[in-house]
Amino acid sequence: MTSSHQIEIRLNAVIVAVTKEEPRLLVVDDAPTSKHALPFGPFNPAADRTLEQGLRGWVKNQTNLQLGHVEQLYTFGDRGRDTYGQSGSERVVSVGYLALTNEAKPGATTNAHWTNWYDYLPWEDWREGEPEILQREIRPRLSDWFHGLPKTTATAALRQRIHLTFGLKSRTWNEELVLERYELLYEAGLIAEAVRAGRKKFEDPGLGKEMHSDHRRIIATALGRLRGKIKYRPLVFELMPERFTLFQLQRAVEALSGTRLHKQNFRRLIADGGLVEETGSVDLHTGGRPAKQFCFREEVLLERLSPGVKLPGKRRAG
Amino acid sequence: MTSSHQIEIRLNAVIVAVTKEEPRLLVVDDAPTSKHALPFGPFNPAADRTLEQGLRGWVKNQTNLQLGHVEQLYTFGDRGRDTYGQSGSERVVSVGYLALTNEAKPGATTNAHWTNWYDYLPWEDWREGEPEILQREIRPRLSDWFHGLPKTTATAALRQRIHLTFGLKSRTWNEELVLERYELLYEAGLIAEAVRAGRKKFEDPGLGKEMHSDHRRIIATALGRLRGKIKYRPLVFELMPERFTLFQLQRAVEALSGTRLHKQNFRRLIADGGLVEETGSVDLHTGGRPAKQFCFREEVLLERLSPGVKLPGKRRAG
DNA sequence: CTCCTTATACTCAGTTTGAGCATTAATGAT
DNA sequence: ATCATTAATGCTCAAACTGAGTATAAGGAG
Repeated sequence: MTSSHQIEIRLNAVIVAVTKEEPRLLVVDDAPTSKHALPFGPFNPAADRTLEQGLRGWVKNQTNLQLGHVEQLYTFGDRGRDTYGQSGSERVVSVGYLALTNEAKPGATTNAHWTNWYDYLPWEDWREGEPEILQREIRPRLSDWFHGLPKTTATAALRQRIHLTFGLKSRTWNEELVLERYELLYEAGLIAEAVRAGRKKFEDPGLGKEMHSDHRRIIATALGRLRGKIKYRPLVFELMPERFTLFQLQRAVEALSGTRLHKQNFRRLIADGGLVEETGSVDLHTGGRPAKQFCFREEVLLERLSPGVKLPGKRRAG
Repeated sequence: MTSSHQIEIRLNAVIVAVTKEEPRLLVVDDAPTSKHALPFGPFNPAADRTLEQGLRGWVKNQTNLQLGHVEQLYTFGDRGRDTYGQSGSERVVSVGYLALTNEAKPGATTNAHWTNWYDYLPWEDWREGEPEILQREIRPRLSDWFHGLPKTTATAALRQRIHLTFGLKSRTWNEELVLERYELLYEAGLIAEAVRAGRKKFEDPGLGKEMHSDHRRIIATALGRLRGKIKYRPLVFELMPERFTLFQLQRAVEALSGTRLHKQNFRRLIADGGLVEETGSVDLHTGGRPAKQFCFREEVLLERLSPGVKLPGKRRAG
């Protein structure tokens, strides 16, 4: 019953920022595979009092980032998820974390750098309308896969699952279903990482940019969680500069949600919600009428139970 | 960098059922302390391909329960959370799971038995109006604690936190904040378990029924998650018998949410939502007009993105 | 048959949304 | 200076959704 095998616990961090209206992600280069990987550190039971402290510890050492909100995402322990450097009975269990920051300068000690989140999950960015890759690649290849499967009782359910998660029928894209979509593509063998699980034809480049191990699954988990959570927690503000215009805020939310929003309604929601307060200053570099600058209104945390940025009616296309 | 210390991973399960309009929880007796504990099993890296399979494995062996929905809750790794049988550098990390079932008969192999969820968190049950313990114990003791603290800049925030999570001011009880309330009571030393962390006066029985280790925190996590999730996932149905009346369904939702709902609106929400379909049969034992029996409409999973039971306007008192 | 009880149906006002039109205040070209 | 251009900001309105009732139906007990 006491199975204290050789288990190593790693703390993976999905460190997110939003810079220039783009959601950014801190990655490191995995030397042996030359793929991008999430930064991680070991959990050191002797030194770290809690898991989160362990995480904050190595992030502080390896980067000089000031982390804001940190939240545990999920613990990944599948066998085979880490195929490299795994010897004998050793098993790596990774605890994934989502961490927000607003400073886009990693420390000098690492080979970490910022990349665009949507490089890895290009089908998730609908800000310029439906991503081309969906029409050109995903739909047909998912369709091929689906029709190549033997017909079983689960076929109808799978069809609907495809339609729901990818919004094929109802025309309603649910931006929160990031993980569900990733998993579907993985099952269909359209994700390069799936080759290790034998689900993919060898040599197929797959969709989106490959990452080390199952790290793309972890960022899918993170994006899905973040997209859900900004609606009821004021997380966006951790990604914003001290003062910002409402439109800049909207752009940040759009960057995360991957959708375009109705400007006037967004403004109404934010203003009425008491999430921000005017600073008195204005931003003159708008190209039009100057925009008032706001800052996050801390007090809202004390007033409301779930002060988040509800997404007002999404707009169609660019 | 390779810190493969002695780490043991345990898989804890919060196994939930709803029986006779009460939310039930499967617990075992922890022999040395004679406290209730969550059942758990070891994660065996050699045998278990995934964490969830490990969990399902030992649950199947130890009980003969048929688990429905299983979801990972959180990974707990604080030092000191397991004060018993912890020798030297060994560290226990627990991955908590929520599992739903509808059969209330644990197997013969264990000392597991079902208890009422609210024994451990009595302040969470508002079905008969505001729980007495809130007025009689919690408010005054929280107040004493708060006023006994040194005044700092964080004082106002703490005050608001108390008011928000316990709905003291706004009269709005948010049933999802289970963990937040537990943590607040813990910090205030009103939870018996807190004695181990030195936050509590020795001999103080604390509020609610004590559990082993930090298991009460885990069930608080589970209840909070479940209360949130039933609103957008059809989880309640896993806790229901095959066929049920709308009122029985309402009672189950009320048992979980700990609130009373407006009957007519609940019915409207469920019916309009296409979550159920008539079976044609009726339940004659209602004490009044017979009630139509319904069953879960599986197809809704294929039609809607987040088919859950939104809670319609909560009713006041009994 | 009448009363009691619960199920089920329908109503209605207040609020929240989705969407678009209108107005304001800068900038740069003429 | 004047005007066209560009955003920011303000306002309106109908449709959808909610909270909270009132009304009716269909059993059982007496």
